[in-house]
Amino acid sequence: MSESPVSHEPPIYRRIADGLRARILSGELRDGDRLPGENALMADHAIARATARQALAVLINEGLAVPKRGSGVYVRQFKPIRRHGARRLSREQWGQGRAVWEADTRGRPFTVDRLEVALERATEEVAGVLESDEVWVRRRRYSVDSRPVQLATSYFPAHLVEGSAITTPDTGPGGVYARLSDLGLPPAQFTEEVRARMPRPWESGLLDLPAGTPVIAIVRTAYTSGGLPVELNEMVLDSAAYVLQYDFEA
Amino acid sequence: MSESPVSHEPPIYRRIADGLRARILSGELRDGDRLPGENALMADHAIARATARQALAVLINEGLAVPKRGSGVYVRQFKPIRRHGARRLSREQWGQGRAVWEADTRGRPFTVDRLEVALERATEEVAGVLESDEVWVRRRRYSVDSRPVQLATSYFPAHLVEGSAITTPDTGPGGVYARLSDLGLPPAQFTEEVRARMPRPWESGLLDLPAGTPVIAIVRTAYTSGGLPVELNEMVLDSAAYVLQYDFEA
DNA sequence: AAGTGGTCTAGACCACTCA
DNA sequence: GAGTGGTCTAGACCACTTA
Repeated sequence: MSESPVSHEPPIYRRIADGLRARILSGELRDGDRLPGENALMADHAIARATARQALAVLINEGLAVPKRGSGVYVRQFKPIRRHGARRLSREQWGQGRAVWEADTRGRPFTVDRLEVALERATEEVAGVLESDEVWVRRRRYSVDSRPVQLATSYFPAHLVEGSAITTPDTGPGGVYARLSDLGLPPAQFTEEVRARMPRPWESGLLDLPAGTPVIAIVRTAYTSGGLPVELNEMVLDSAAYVLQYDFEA
Repeated sequence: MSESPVSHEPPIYRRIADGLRARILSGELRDGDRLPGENALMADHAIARATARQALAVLINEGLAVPKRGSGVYVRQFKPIRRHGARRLSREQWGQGRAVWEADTRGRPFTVDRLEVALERATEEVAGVLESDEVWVRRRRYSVDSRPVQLATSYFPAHLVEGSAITTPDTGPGGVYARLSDLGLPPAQFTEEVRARMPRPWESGLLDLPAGTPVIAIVRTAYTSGGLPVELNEMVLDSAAYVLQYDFEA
């Protein structure tokens, strides 16, 4: 029996989560602060362990808290990297406006943690865009400050890039776009499709994502000025690590 | 006692979730199909109710399944709307490439469900961008097929738009941008900052989001050709309802 | 060694949906 | 009315972290 038989009040675990969330969003509890643990919540609110866990699970699934086993549950932080797409007209050129979200713009170096280059048969989706059944695939993981932040998989029509450095781990100065230019196929136009969703388990593993962190999935297709698709790049970004910025004209 | 005392196997609830996820991602279980419920999982795997719930919670939090109370747990669908930003160079003009993600491009009409117009003091963030302490605020909710898909809040420097139709519910033909043009302040350049995160509870409520659905948060700032900021628009999108597309040149 | 979160059992009552 | 998910209790054992 609980002592509140009536009304449409939210369940106990929600009320507790709401209270903690308010303290986080108000700034009373800050980055890395420890939240009251399961035992504390049980004692404070006279509830069972499962109910206390349920309350904490709400915040964890919202990405506001991170559990550290054997230690406690902590307030999560958000310190994103600013990623510029469509930078033809960077804001600095035409306005003095301030960015809305804080982000590290300083050039922290990206490192490639993992790299895999292979010749593969294209999936139906990739084949449909690149108009090619065989593709060279470059899979890599990027990290900043030794924290993984992005997975990227690039596909190239095999018959176009065969024999170039694109098919080898080291693509040389300027990277794959320079090599495409060498081949007479400089990318001139781009399309990015952007989605957000919860990560698959292997993505959580590769990006070391805590529960409650969505990913941003970007598919970028590069075309030559003639409209020939030369690269399809599937990226999966830790949403807590990125702010995407797009600048454009009316 | 369970009968598997050794090894580093994942816990039961994860194994069950993994199995169901595989059946969803493989296409064996499709949009709207019913998953085995709590009772079925308890019987099939000889587990307690809480464990069965935990397995289903994994899929729900991943956005792959939606619980319908009194009915069952169902496979979730993804049929997004394509939202074009940076459309100066639409792909149709320079390429025949196919889109990677399916999306309804056909012009399903947006309706404004809720609308609120008010004169307010700007928050520090908004004031910093718009360089104005007082702002006219337009809050609205957009729906497609009577399903809420987006929340949008636009801010305008009060001293610039005072007396115009921007301060009234009906902004007239062409909307707020036409009115800004009337005022000699046509928006010419835009910056969009894009993030993804889990929704706050009130956003879940207003957008009717099931658990496991992130939101895409966009802040768009509009500038005149002179670099004067004239609008700041904060949007919150149901990530299951949208694919963002940005086209641009090298 | 004490405390923490992670997993699991075995019950219970409720509100809701659907035939 | 039978079945479903939603909430909650009261235990248990484990692996891990911290001191």
